[in-house]
Amino acid sequence: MEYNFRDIEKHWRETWAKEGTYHVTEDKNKKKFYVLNMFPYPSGAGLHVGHPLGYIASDIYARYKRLQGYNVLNPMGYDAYGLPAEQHAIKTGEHPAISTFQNIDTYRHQLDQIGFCFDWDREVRTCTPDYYHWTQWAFQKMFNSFFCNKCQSAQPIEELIKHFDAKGTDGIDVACTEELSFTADEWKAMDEQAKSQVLMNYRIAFMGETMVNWCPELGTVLANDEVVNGVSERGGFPVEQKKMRQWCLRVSAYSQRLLDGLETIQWSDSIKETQKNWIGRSEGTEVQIKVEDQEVDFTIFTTRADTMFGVTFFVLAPESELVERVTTSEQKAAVEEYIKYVKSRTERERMIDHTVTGVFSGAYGINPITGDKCPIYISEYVLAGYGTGAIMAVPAHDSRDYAFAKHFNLPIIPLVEGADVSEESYDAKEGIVMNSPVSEDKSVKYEGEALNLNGKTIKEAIAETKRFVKEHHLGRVKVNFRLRDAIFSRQRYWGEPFPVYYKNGIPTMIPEECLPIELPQVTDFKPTKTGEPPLGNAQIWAWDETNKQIVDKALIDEKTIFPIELYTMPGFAGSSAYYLRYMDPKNDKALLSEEAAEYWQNVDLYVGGSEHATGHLIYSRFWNKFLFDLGVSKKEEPFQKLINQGMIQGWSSFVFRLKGTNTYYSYDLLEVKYDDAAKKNRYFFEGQELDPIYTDIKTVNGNLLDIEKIRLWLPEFHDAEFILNEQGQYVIFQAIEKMSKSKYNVVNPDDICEKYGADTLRLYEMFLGPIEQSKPWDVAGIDGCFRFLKKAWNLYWTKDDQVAAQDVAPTKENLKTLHKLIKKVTEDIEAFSYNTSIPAFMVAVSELQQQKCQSRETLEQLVILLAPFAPHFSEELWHKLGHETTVCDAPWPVCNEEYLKEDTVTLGVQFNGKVRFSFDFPADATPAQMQELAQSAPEAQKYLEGMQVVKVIAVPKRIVNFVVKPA
RNA sequence: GCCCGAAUGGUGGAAUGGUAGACACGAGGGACUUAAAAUCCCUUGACCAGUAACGGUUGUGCGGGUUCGAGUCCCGCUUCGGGCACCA
Repeated sequence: MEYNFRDIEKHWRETWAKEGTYHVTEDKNKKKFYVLNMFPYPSGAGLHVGHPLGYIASDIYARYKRLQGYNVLNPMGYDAYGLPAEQHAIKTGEHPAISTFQNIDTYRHQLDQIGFCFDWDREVRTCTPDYYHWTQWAFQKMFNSFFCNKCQSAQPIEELIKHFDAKGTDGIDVACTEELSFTADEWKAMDEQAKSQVLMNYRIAFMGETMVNWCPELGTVLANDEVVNGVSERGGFPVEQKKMRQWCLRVSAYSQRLLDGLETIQWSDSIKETQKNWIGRSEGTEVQIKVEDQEVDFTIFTTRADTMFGVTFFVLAPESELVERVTTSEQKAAVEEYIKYVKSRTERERMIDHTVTGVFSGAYGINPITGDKCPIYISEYVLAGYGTGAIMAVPAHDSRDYAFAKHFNLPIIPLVEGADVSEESYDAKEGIVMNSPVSEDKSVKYEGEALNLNGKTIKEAIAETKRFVKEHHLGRVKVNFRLRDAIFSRQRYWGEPFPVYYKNGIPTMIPEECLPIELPQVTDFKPTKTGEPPLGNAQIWAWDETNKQIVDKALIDEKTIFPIELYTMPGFAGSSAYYLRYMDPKNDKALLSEEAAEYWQNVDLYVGGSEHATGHLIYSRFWNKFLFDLGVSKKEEPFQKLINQGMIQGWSSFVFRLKGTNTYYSYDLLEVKYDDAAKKNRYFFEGQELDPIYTDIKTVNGNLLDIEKIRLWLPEFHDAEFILNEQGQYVIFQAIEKMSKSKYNVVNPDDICEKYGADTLRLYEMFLGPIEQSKPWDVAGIDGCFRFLKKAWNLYWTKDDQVAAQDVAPTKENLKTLHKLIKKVTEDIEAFSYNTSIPAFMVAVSELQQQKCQSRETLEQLVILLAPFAPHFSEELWHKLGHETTVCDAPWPVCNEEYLKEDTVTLGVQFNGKVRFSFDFPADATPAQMQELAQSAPEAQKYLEGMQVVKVIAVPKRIVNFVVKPA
């Protein structure tokens, strides 16, 4: 019987949907297993062959776990808020919801073709009110919480207010934007506005005046992970620094927990390393510096406390508020001019251009260790956002300070024995300290004690200085993190609205019972003429406090009716806790029920791209930890195991158009020159330059252009002239790039499903190579997988189309083949090494074919083993073998090692490490027996003749090696 | 600059320190067929020898080392990919 995949797949697709085969409920009699894919953003280009790579891998695992008897949750949904939909709306005037839902329909249709075991009853979409209800709810909880450093967890803000009422800031140790100090009386004397301002300093979701990445082109702020090399991740537009009032999340408060948690989860080392870098913990010392002749002091942060004796100047960040206070009147003009210059530079310019710039403030700081006065400079190489925004400069042992000192001709004092600092600084943390102090009178005494580090190693010196600074109250030991708070507002339309209104300028939460606050309708998706965000276009967008409803903003009276927030939340808001919502997606009373949370706990296996390492995967962990503190989430870490599937790249194809014409030249006729300045190739024909133009992958055959197809593809090619090479062909140029609609290199899975079927697609995507590896899409090998399925199919049918399986006992060979396969496939699935289990199937099938296997038992077990990989195929055969229920609930076969035992094994017999002949040994032979048998074998004699055996190494089931030398 | 990871035939890729190249694609040859598709069989790292049959040498980016034995472990490079980057 023919393997008719079209009918089979259509039939089972419909049957599974009808019978709810993949619907899952909280079954307390079964152990749970939660498999999750990073949900996709539904883009206009539809699903391409890269998307299913991870979905198939996780689907195989989910099916495997179900076959093992687990209750498997494997949901899918859509990250539906995003910039492309908004830009589409601006361009066409069509509401982003329309295009988004259309795209979702396309995705759903495409996903359905591939036979995933998703429970679609649990689908979530981040842009629907029943979903973002809980995004808004979580935001309000963060607003009403602060982070206690001592207990390392979020606490209700009321607790903090109580403390302020009783003791002011005395004795608090909480995460904050800046250290404040006030008494209980001072607190009580504050008006509402002042109190609100103070509390913002402590809330986990807070409104902060911060430096933000402002992208003028997009008209919005961006989070740090959305800025790559100084330009926006989406669109590649320039980004500048700007001070703005923005909603922020105090992610930094969780730095230590985010770091510690990495030890408890099974993620790849590279992702963990990336997150560690991003969190950037550094242990150091803060030291108070007095400014000479002024009532000002400031704090510097250093990880090299041992170098205090080598300080020759101090540097402040240009954005630091100290600059204004410290600058002397003589230097005022120069400093102002410098600040102006710094402000004129974009983030990108600052990143690329590291030339030394700076200005003297006119003031001097006193080094508390040496008593020396050192000039205070202002320079952009010191960042306002890290540490205290002020540093002590030790040019001898820091390359940046060194460059600055050379430029401004400042002294350099070497502090490490043998370090040559005449040409460059010595930055290594190894060596013996000297010149610390240079002479006894160069070390200030505190309570009779002077610091002396001479002769110590750098490590000892750091520890000693820390002790000295702490003991004599010159500063404190401090842990700093690079991780910054997340900017949480965007000046966009297509995002979650904030459930916040402004009561006399004070941000106030809309009552919890009134959530969700739905995104208002607008007709114009651009910012308003007055520069407000797009929500400024919404007319019905004011909060009526008395009637608890949204009303026309014409009614705003600032007494009972107030304006609502115009910002919306960023993309990561909706994607940070979606895995919790899948556990109980229809609950309208809570994010999820206590029972659902208790049952499903957290995600056991998470599959998605590694590009989310510093974005989603940090925010999600932060968000989950916060919900864990509230008791909503039951596990500290959301994703226990993480697999990062590689990207499937596309082959982009180019034709070459002579500038200013509609004439295209074959690639092999051109001269290619590399342009160093532009860092790209340029193409010439007889001195005239040509532009590379993308052409659709469908207009291309191998490396040749199908001129008929390209003419039909786009009007601009309709009357184009194509200059062919001598063979009469048009050769194109191909490059491997990320699949993208604009590059016309997207390969759609639908075409593959149509030609070969979903099961072949599934096998092939897994067969392509290790799941974590990126690779270009290439259909060349897909026939092999298709042939394999056909071969396997034929095992089940006799020549006259009867089911081949009979109730006969499996032969010894059948059992051996089968159990070898069970062992291999089980181990491979556990290790996500699917690309090696598919060859194992191929071998097993051809072995069973040779054995003319007719044993029903053996054939049934093979069907079960194949079920995770080729579900339609297996389901069909399972029913043809006479079963009524789905193959998904069959028991996963267990390997019986007994059947794998061999009577004899063939081993290589080596002399001096070279294999000379093969020999059958009893499989259970000891090394001594192996040696004896090998030595007495007739073939061995010619190698042993006249030789003396020095040593014999016999490795059971591996090898016997004789080390010989002439006797 | 710092931190990871990788490098194996024409191609994708297999190999707990133990006969390198599984499996697949492609290529070549053959069978079946009026023909095509489909299917099946043989060969396929390179070089040499041989061809009735059996062989030899060499070979996992480069240079060393450990070991009876290294694609695998160690040291030093090269190239490519990824992450972080005036983070004090």
